[in-house]
Amino acid sequence: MAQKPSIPKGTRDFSPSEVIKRNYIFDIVKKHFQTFGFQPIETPSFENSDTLMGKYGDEGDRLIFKILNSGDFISKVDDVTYSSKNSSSLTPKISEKALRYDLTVPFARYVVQHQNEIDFPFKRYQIQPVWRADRPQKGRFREFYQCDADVVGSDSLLQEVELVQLYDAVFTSLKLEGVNIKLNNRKILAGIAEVIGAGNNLINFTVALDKLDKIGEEGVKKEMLAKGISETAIEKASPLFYLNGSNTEQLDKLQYLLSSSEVGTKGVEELRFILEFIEEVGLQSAKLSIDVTLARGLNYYTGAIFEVSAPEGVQMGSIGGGGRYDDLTGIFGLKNVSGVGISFGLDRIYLVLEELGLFPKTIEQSLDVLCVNFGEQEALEALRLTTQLRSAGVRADIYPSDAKMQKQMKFANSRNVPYVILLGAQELKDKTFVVKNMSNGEQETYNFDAIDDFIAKL
RNA sequence: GUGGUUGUAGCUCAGCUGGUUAGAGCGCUGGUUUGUGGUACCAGAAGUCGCCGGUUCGAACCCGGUCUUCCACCCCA
Repeated sequence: MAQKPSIPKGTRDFSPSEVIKRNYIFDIVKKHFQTFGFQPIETPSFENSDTLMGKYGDEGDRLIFKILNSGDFISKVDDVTYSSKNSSSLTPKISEKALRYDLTVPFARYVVQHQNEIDFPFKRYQIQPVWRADRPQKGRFREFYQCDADVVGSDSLLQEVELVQLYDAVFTSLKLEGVNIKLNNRKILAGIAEVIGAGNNLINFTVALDKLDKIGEEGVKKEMLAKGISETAIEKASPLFYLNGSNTEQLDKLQYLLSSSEVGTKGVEELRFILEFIEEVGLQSAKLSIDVTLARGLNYYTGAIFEVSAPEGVQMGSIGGGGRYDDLTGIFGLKNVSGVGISFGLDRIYLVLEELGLFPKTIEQSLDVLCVNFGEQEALEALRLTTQLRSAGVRADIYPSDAKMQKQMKFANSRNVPYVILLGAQELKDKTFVVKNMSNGEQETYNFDAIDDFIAKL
């Protein structure tokens, strides 16, 4: 054999059974997106570099896959730039396009570009792959799917409430019980920073706070100190580390803590609204909890922040996230359009469902009936049968050669076919066929003209 | 991007301080059983030991490089 071919780092092939299981998730997500009134759009796999660069921070820029220009691109670079060997000045000259990094920024671009055709508020969903030049790990790939649902053109908190319901609806349908929807608000984080006197260091403050569950209180304090947050400020923030109790209790404590901050108070009010509405309508299987340490996410979030973590006991990063961004389209020149959205991480949800054994057994049945092939004459009759079954919508197939019965049965078995039809010389003579139920081994004989009776039993 | 880790049959993995023809289980193929799979028994096929180079009389094993896997940072779905 020649040297084995391979695929790039962080990418995967999907086998039939994997594709079926992935589609199972896609279908459920899509179904709920639609029942919540979201409309589908798609955008190109690659965008102009200007559209993407600078939208995700320095770290993000590094992770964007750039596409080389076509043609003899290097000859068009001036000598100074070329010999400087400086990537950041050379890259824009040889690459004008880049692969989509997420679905939110292309969506913002879409909204701005099509603003005159869109009826606001616009609820759109989008299920497409994105690419990141990240170092792969478990549940972390260079090509993966995002399933996004966003609403633009409405600043009503009702949207946040509905998005929480949407998360709950999808995970309930997937039988993935006990997921934790964590909720925070950027305004609360800003309020805290303001109250403790670290308002000008908000990003460093929140990034450090986000690590609380990972590196503990001491670790967080150490990092804050290293990032230039004063000791007195950290001292003032200490109550955050001991924020516990029910959601309402936490809110009350926050309200007290943030009473001197206008923005902080606003954040508490917003959270309270969402929690109260959700309490009224109830959730089916998900948990909703306040988590002030939740700071994940891009710097464009301005209001609510969501993150969904897998049920306890499953080692997996977040399986979904989202939030409100008051000014997302602003970066493309359209002011005062507020948006809020959530995302489902298909690939990670897949890993979680697989680990917990939550994929339904039946989805791997890609065939309802297989006819055993006993030779030319018998096969002709079996083909007639198969044709009738197919036109009745039954997924039926006939084994292509009259291989040994054992082999054909084994094939049916490994394909998870629930029924096998036997139509040999004897049956041909009697104008009958035998149906074998592969799960219990029972066999039943039908006349040719009684095929509908068999179909009815499927 | 930083530090570490992994790669041996289709799959999961053994393989001693370097020493003849590199092993197991599962799977696969054939048979026991020419009209019965999922169980059992028997037999068989299948590996330039990730790739390139070096050290050595001799390398799956030691050294360097490279790709890949996973892990911790970073960041994130």
